[in-house]
Amino acid sequence: MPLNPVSRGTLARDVRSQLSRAIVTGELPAGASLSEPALAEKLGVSRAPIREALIELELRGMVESDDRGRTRVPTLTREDLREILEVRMAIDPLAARQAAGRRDAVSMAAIERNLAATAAAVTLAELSRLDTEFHGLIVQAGGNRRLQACWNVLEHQVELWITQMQRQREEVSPNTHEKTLASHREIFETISAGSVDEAEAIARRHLAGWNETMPFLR
Amino acid sequence: MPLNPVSRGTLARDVRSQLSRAIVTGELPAGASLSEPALAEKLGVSRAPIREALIELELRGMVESDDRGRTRVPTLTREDLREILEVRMAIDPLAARQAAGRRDAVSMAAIERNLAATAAAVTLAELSRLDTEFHGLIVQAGGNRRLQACWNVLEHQVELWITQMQRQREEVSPNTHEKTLASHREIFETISAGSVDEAEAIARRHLAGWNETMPFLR
DNA sequence: CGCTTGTCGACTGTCGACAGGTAGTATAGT
DNA sequence: ACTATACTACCTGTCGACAGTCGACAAGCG
Repeated sequence: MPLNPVSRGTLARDVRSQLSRAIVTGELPAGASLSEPALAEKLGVSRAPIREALIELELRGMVESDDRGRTRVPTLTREDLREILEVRMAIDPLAARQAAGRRDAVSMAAIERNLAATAAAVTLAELSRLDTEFHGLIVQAGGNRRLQACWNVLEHQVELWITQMQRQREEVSPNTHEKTLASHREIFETISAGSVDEAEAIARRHLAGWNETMPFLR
Repeated sequence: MPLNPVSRGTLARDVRSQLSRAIVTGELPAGASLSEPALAEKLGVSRAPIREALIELELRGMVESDDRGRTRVPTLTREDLREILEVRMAIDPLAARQAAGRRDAVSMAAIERNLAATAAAVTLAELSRLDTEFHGLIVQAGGNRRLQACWNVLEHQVELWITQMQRQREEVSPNTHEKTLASHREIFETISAGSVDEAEAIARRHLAGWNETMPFLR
């Protein structure tokens, strides 16, 4: 029996992931105000863990708080998406390069599992979650903890943006499923081949493609 | 009488900046353990604001906490520095490019003040603080809030690393003063000229130069 | 009728307290 | 002397409580 170390679960961690999920799914819609007492009662805990969770979520851009400390779910604009993609344009290719330089087995296996799940995904929410996860796994495979920290800041913002767009009935380009999956597969192949330069270039091209499917980004 | 709006200061913010300073100055040396009750008493506040400050400092890499929640000042290795520089190699050039594309007046003025202060700096601590500030100002001048968030994660880590190296009596290359200042001036000139491509390239070259003065980075 | 003032409810920032658990030490048994 | 056990001191995670402040709304005054 392997006897894995037991995870030290804290309420704060739990609250954070629950809130995080509720935000990206749109259960807590854009502009919703998050009062600590209300959340505390809904989740059956005291305000302390709620507070800790909100601090982390704010640093990750999933909530914002005004000058009086009132916290709300941010409303992402096109300008916000442009900002995010601009930064990812710097981060993602670097991550791909680093990942190609290591090719550690367990990371690669995790990415393969993600690809399989993506192939089987149907809803847009699922797909965008798996897309986020894919790129996160590549960052992780790169093994640079600082890059990982930067990634954590952006991680869920594209997901959040997609959810909010969907709410506004704005059309999110169709048939992206196959394109995304093919693109991800290509990135994966290149990384596992260990071609650092190529991996970097392809990751960059992948994001640029994303840019084109969003015509309003100028 | 002007009657400026009064600053809304919280204890947590104050604690954070004090701890941050104490860490980069080495007053809290590498490996020092930060117990919440002890800090609370030393700073004359309760544990709540201490806790909030520690969470933010952890996300910014200025403290680390083990699996039992015990917080300490991290000991940065050469590997850590390599990681940091690798990421900055992606962030700094982008920031310079964005800054050159905007050239907003107040940001540029702030950078000029920084250059003046750098010219007048004498101690290594001062210099490294101003260096960090310089690059932070450029990120700010770029106006991309996500990039800013990523920068915040790395901001003080180079400073911290320099402090720790100094403690170990390892020689930090001399006569960097003039080189750094000249390099910064060049970056500033290019940005205020609005040459986006050139600004990006020069910022990249600047960091690469840093890399060379640290021979042990491979 | 418009403006000021006072009141009510709610929320944040902060505090002190408690429970559970860990590390390191003292202690007992061999 | 050495191991195993009990103990002590401490620290984290969590809780409930309180004070200060803000926004909304009602009442008072011109």
